[in-house]
Amino acid sequence: MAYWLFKSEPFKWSWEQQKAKGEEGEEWDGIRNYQARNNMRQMKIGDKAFFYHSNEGLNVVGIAEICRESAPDSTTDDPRWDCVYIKAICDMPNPVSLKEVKANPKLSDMSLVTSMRLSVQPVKENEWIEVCRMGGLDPNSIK
DNA sequence: GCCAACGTTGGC
DNA sequence: GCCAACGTTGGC
Repeated sequence: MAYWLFKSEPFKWSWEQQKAKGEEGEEWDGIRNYQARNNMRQMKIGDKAFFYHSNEGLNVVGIAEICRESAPDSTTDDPRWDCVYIKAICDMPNPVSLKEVKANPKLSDMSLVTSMRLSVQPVKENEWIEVCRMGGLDPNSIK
């Protein structure tokens, strides 16, 4: 299984809104960046992802799961843009801030630090485990 | 609200 | 195919 991170500005699409969608999930549309799109194309159903609030909060606030693999983005006719669907799985008991991520030497290589502007990022397994630990979540308990 | 970083566009 | 101009993202 692979791990990912999705960024969202909470006033555009928040974790609260994502959770309200429940099992149905939501199309992660509007991505117009090749690297982000390429990451989404590699996602498989069941992959887990961090949900990160940018601009406001600057926290990893929850865990989501890919519930539909990459398909054409319904918000554009431009065939270049695909996207996945994600659904909320659980809250991060203690949201992990960007500041904490930056301060943790184990996470110095994380995309959140090195590729600040990339909105859909891959997360390495050791980074996944570390951020879960910081957030007070046992990675093995995530269903 | 500012501005640095960086991705994209378009003229040549 | 280069690169300057421009637009957007996102931390501060």
